[in-house]
Amino acid sequence: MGNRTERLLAIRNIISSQKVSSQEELLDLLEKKGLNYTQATLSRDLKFLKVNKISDMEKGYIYELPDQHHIPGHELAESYAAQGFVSIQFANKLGIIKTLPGYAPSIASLIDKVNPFEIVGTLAGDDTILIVPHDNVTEKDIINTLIIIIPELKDKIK
Amino acid sequence: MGNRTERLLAIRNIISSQKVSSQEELLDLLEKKGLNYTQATLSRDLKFLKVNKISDMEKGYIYELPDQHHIPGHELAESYAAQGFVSIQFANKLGIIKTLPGYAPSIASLIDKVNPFEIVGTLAGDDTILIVPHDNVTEKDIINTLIIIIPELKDKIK
DNA sequence: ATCATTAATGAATATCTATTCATCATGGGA
DNA sequence: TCCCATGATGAATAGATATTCATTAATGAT
Repeated sequence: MGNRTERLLAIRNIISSQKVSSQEELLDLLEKKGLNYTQATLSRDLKFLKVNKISDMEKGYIYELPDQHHIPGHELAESYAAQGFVSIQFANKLGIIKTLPGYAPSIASLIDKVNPFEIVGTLAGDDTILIVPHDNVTEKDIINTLIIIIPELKDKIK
Repeated sequence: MGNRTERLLAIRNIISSQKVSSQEELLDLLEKKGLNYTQATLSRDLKFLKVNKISDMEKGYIYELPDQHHIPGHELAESYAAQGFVSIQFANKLGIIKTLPGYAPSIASLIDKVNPFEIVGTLAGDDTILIVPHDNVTEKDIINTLIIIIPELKDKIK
């Protein structure tokens, strides 16, 4: 099946861009994207994606991607990584990040630690990182994911 | 009256020290402390305390206090604060933190940002912080709370 | 003191989420 | 090719959580 992947990506996409507070609500949003599933499937997906439900002033509780938080030292690693980042380009479905000399391994390991669903794996040299995206993931998806992991990149990319 | 506070503190205490994955489970744990309430009350308490439910490898989902995470720059502020901390002592139900000169305001503001239920408010001079605990909060509770906010203090206190 | 207002709570219930059970499709072995 | 194991899914249901409604206790105003 290739549709499951599409659905999981859509879920991550929706949750990272808006406040969703129930599976029913998310179900509707998916439907608007032409993805029709049941609540049972969604429940499994959210567990698979390790989506958290956090307190929100406005909506009571909302879903949140697991990425950023809960990783000790992430913030410091983040600014370090942002500093070393030079550029990203794509070829043959692969992403290539160029970094300052020596920065590649630490940036790659940061990505690996977060382990976002959109990225199957990374391979780091000294100043180059190869990003292997999940099937059906677009360049835009990868860039969004990187920005979720390292917000400071927002300015440096695009 | 007065018991609600005790219950809220107990909840925070339990959740910060062990993995709890349902209100029923938490209800039992409270009962063991002599606190008998219903699930409805607990649901309200958890919302009030802004307790999150996060993905956990072992137990599926568990409750988590809102403190540490979700506050931008918290980690960096944390190590800075730990560095400036000198000591804490108590008198007349109040806590007095001594800091290196100039550190008091930033440490106090860190506490204020987290806004833990155990602490009603803080008052910072240059090298001294006054901690005003919530009614019925023990010295031990305050210390635990501070350690939750600034884990590095674990070694410096006690 | 009397009355109105508000907060805390439980019981019952509604809403939301996870799981069970059954089905179907797929991809290896033998 | 023929099973058998595995994974994805929906329908139904079990389980968990939030809310509604009613009650009581506390607080304040007149």
